[in-house]
Amino acid sequence: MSLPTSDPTALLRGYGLRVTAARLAVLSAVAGQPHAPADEIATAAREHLGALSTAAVYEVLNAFTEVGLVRRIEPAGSPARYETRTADNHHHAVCRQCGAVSDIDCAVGHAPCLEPSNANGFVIEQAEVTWWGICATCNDSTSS
Amino acid sequence: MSLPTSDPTALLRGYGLRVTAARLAVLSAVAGQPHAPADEIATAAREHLGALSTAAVYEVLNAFTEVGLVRRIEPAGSPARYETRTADNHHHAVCRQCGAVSDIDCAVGHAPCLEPSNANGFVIEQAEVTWWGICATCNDSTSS
DNA sequence: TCCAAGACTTGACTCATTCCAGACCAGTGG
DNA sequence: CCACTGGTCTGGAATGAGTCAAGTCTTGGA
Repeated sequence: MSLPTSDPTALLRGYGLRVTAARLAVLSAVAGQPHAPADEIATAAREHLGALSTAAVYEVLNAFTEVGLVRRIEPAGSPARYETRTADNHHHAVCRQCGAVSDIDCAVGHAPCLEPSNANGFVIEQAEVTWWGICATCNDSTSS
Repeated sequence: MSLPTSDPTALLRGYGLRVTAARLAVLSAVAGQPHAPADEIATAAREHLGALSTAAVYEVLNAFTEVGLVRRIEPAGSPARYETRTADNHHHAVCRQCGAVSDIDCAVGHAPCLEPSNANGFVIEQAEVTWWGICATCNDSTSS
């Protein structure tokens, strides 16, 4: 884990962020359920905290994303999701049926074939791969 | 080109779709400006047609997407965009600044490294690659 | 302990997209 | 050529995700 949950306060400070109850709650919510959308994170954080406005959740998540504490993924057709695994360049598989997201390790380190042949003048900074398919759970309940 | 614009009527019929003025207008709008978001397509279609409701544009685009006549792409942070190039599995580069989308041909035919090493039980159907960067235009105006 | 910067609340708002009911029209059968 | 049927379009309202602004509260350095 890249997230030392043992001391989230120090973690926030390390990123130059103020330590508030809201931020700690959101941080542990994101760490606790990776790939959760903002409203689920808000719900989880409220369980720790009692009350927390939706706007604050977005504010906190944006702050975290900006400094690189969490990563934001936005699969087509579903709201933005967040995860704390930011250190490596892994990718995601998304279930067409239930929208579940699963981490997929990059099979080939530096991703050789992710350099486009003709970039049309683009200065490429990052390649993002999304696999679409059916997750194990949905596949079980559908088949047979 | 996979789209014989010479006879769009026959094209629609071939896909089992009814031929209406709205559909012809939307089809030519999408073909005319690839990667345009729905509202630009609506504007372009209205120029041909005089009037066309937004709901109808979405209805038509969904119908087209369903039969595979157009492809829908949804880069994070921007509304859905549509293109008529559906035959090959090309990918897209998205400009972080202006949101422009550019086609990128798949460098390696069958995309060998796009098969995940551990699929976590997922049955993968399709890999989608998005490159994030700065387009030539934005790069020109920013640099120096 | 005090204070300023930054964080949170509330509530309204935007934007893309969908849903609904009813009017309308393309294409089929007579 | 005409009438019918079901798919298509209109207009308007609704939804869901996310943003914004103004005011209040809290954190952390002095």
